[in-house]
Amino acid sequence: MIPIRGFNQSLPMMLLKAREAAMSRFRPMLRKHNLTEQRWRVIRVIYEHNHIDAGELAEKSFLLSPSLTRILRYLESEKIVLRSGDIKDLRRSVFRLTNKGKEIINRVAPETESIYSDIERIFGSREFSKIFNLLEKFSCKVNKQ
Amino acid sequence: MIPIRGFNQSLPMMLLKAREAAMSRFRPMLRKHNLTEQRWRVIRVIYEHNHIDAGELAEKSFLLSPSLTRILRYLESEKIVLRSGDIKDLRRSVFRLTNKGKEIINRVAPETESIYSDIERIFGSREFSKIFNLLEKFSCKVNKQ
DNA sequence: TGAAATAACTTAACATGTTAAGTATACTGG
DNA sequence: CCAGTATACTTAACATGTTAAGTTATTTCA
Repeated sequence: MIPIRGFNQSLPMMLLKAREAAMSRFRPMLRKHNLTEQRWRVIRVIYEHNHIDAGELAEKSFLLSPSLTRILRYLESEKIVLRSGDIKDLRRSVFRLTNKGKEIINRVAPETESIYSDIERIFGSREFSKIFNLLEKFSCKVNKQ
Repeated sequence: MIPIRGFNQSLPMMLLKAREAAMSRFRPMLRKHNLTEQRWRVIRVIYEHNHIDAGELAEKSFLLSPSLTRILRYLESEKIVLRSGDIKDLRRSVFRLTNKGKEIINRVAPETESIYSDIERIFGSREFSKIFNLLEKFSCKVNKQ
């Protein structure tokens, strides 16, 4: 009978639980706007960059490119984002928000900020920044070289 | 132009990155054994409990029941787990590991422990337990009442 | 310059996440 | 005892995660 580290001793599981605790507060709100977490990430990143190609978009939104392809197809079909080709490099696509996309930002961003503040208040802002710094360090150190 | 919290200031994103940093070390090894992270979670939990019904299994392995249904269907088809009915309550199914399932535990558990130790060493065990405790607190406090 | 290597996606195939609805069994109050 | 409700899954439908392979455009370098 091999002894196995219980889940309550597993850091990946703790990270999953913590993330789920946070995200479960955002999802119902996003759903009302027909958004998933990932769609919202994509919209936010495009907004922050004004225009951005798919490669950088994948990196900034932490999505793998096959997922991003599908999400962008949806956002295009809903006329939330606009695709245009890069003239210098025909392999690249460049994306920007339509007016509809910008309106979504205006409606949703305040709500996400409000939920975010709730979480910070509930957990305590001192603890909040501690966990933040530790997570940053962890990602840096543990990422494969 | 609404200012939006950048991703580097978003705790859910930091949690995602940290988890990905850790999991990317496990996945290739699991893949060699034809296991996904979730299949391995299910096998571990059944092992720890000897026999367990689907409801408790979902809770302990942090999977939603539709996912668990599919994973159990696969594990049954591979004869890694065995399903039997609960005599007292015909709605319930009870699962246990087959010999093949137990052999997987014997082969895979040492490898996961080794990777886990690497991560703990790389990050530092002092920091490790700090982040652990903070994550625990975070999940408790932030989980919806 | 032109064949070979690279880069930037896209497609494919399978697995899981998420929500809603369905099915069969068990329980509960009148 | 039985109609109504709750429980324990399962199915369905759509979205994303993950790996591998495919397509088209660019670079590199002999």
